[in-house]
Amino acid sequence: MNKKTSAVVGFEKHNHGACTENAINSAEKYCIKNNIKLTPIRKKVLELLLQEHRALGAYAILAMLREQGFSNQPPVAYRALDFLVEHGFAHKIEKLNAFIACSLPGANHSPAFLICKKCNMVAETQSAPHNISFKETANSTGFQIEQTIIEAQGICQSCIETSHL
Amino acid sequence: MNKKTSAVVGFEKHNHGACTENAINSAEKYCIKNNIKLTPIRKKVLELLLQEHRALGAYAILAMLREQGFSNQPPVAYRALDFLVEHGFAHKIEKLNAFIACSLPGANHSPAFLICKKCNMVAETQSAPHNISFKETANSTGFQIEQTIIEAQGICQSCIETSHL
DNA sequence: TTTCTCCATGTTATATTATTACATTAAGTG
DNA sequence: CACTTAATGTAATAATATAACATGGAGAAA
Repeated sequence: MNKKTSAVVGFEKHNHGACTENAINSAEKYCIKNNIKLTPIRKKVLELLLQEHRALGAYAILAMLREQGFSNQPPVAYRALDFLVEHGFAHKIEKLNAFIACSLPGANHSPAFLICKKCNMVAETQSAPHNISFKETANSTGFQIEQTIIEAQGICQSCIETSHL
Repeated sequence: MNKKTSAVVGFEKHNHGACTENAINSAEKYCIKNNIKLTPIRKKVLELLLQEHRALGAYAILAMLREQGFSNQPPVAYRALDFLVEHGFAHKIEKLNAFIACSLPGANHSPAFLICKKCNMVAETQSAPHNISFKETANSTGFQIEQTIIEAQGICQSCIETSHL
């Protein structure tokens, strides 16, 4: 699908239709295999995240759910998002208080994100390699890391180019 | 002051009084040198953060300011915090939506934090070494990083030990 | 000194994000 | 079928953050 195989996913152009379908299919398989339930609400939220292909706030999702006839009380969105995040189908971008579909599903990952301040695009990358030294530092103090959040803010290539016009 | 020189600051015991005084003094010097103003509100917020020596929400700070006779409208706290963060005297912990005094002031740093889920203590460490590979990955896609947030959640040594009792 | 300008602060209102609590429904199990 | 558990519906509210505009005060320029 992508023109090149990159360690970073998010700024290239995709065939979103196929992309989304694919991701939903594998999520469904994963859920069956692991005996967890991708209920209609959860599936719809995942679809929305995949289709939008950007970080969405819970209330933006809620509004979309409403359009599709779902209940639109906040817990509806937050519960679905909690589920998706818990099982690795989506990630929360802490800096934005927003959520994005996982771009590297299945990967045994500790993701890192690149957030463009101009266009708000979020790209997901693998953080594993550099994490090691951080974990070592932490472990040397007896701290047991369970999860690491890595988010970089800056300007994406496309916005840099645009600003040069 | 500390028994050992560590790359991680935050979980050891300190002489907070001296610690705070010291930090305030150097912040004052820094501000004079750089022609920025550590006004009474800003100074008080920095003192509070240093004294508490943990991450505080803006509204917790606001309540403390009120006790000290300052106005207690949200912007009062947020403005002071913005100032302190902008100039490196404090950091925002995104995961907690809370703020903490910088433990390694002056350091030309890109900090990383260890957040204990049990006791909520936050330790600050230097992230520079491992950041390099992340920056390289980002740069290879043309993304220009301006700031990187690194926050690890887990259990600190003291809480691990306590849980074994 | 007076005026001007800039920055900081005061204040009101409101926006945005997130959770608690409890009722109801649905699905799977013995 | 009765029971248990997980998921959803719903109302209320908590927690975090910002917008907008008024006021004040310190230092520079006239």
